[in-house]
Amino acid sequence: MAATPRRRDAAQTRQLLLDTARHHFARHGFATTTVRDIADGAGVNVALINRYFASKEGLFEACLTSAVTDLKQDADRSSSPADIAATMAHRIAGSADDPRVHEALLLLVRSSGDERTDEMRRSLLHSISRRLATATNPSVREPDDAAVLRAQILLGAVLGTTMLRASIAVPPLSTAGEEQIADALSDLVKALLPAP
Amino acid sequence: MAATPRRRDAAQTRQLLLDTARHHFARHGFATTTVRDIADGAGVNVALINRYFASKEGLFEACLTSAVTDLKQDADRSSSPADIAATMAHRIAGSADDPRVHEALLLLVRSSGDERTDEMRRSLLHSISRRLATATNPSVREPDDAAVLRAQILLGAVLGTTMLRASIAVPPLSTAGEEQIADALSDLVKALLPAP
DNA sequence: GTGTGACGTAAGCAATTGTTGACTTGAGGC
DNA sequence: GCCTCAAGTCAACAATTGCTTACGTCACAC
Repeated sequence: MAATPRRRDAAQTRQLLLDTARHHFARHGFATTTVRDIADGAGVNVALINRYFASKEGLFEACLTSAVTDLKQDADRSSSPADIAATMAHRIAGSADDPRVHEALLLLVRSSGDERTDEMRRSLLHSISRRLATATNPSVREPDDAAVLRAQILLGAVLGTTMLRASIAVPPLSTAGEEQIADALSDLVKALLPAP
Repeated sequence: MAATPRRRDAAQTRQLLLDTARHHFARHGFATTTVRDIADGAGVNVALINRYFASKEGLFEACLTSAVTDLKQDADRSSSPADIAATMAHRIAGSADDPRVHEALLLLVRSSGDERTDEMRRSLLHSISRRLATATNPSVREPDDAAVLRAQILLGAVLGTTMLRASIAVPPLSTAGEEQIADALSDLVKALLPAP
């Protein structure tokens, strides 16, 4: 993960900690992962976590912030039902090269107990669900609660499927390819979002 | 929660611990909840947890076992797509009187890190998804992977929706009624399960 | 009444946790 | 060459964790 030798580069070390932390938090949750796990994983002393991120919660918040900005780009791109399904399937299963793609989703279901990060999560999910509810009908300005609710169930399907696949690892979902998942998601999007 | 005064009844104390533990585990996860939280919530000394359940993990396993047997009854009942959707909606939202109904679902996404409980979870989800895949076509003996995969995505939708509603609490999903959720789930079931 | 055994409590142990302060090391400016 | 300051390490703190051991205490049989 650390291609360059990294001798004394604060920015690079900070980023290394961020990547390692996101990996651990996404995989095992906030309470289960210890700061020593993260530091050891990054090959760095524990004290640097508090130096760069003030606290374990600060590090988690930094991870979540990065995941949120990452996920927001998805919401901006998607337009047609097919695009939406493909984007979601890639988030869930397209992690062959870059684990960050689906770790961002897992971070959304890992809570640190802090109210601030919980609010970040809630705000992002609310914003994405509103955008999803109007994605197939851009002329609609204000989606009604029923449409937003259906979009949120769609989001829940994406998050739940990610957990089943990556965290609990139940086959055949855990070994399925991106295309098979996109196939099912396509039907799901058509069923839950208003027809264009 | 403890209607009777409960003086010195081992079985009742054990059950009280079980109920309190399920509540805490479902709400905050395994690592976050401490044995003292559970004992205090039950109004009982901490040592009783180790006496009755050997360890914190033993208590968690007992909770999960109870949830698994509870959820298996759902799988036996459901038959038509409408029934399936209604049963799922009740699991997600029908917790006005009995919190155990949706706490059972939350327990399924809370891991203790123990391989045995993880396997229980995986086995239950696998079994339910196979049953779901053939629910609308009972004549089919062995469902193919594609059908099981779609049923698992349906399960993921139920689990993810539960988290969004009960754990992250994003409106309007968190305040929606059982009927509205059943309405959306009905479309979802039709889209993911093979037509009869 | 009185013993007896199960039910429950209190106190504390050993390990792990996040965090902090003092210390060491190294790269670059003069 | 040395001085300086940021980058990184080390050791230890206080708090919390799960768990155990020794000790009360209530109900029931006799």
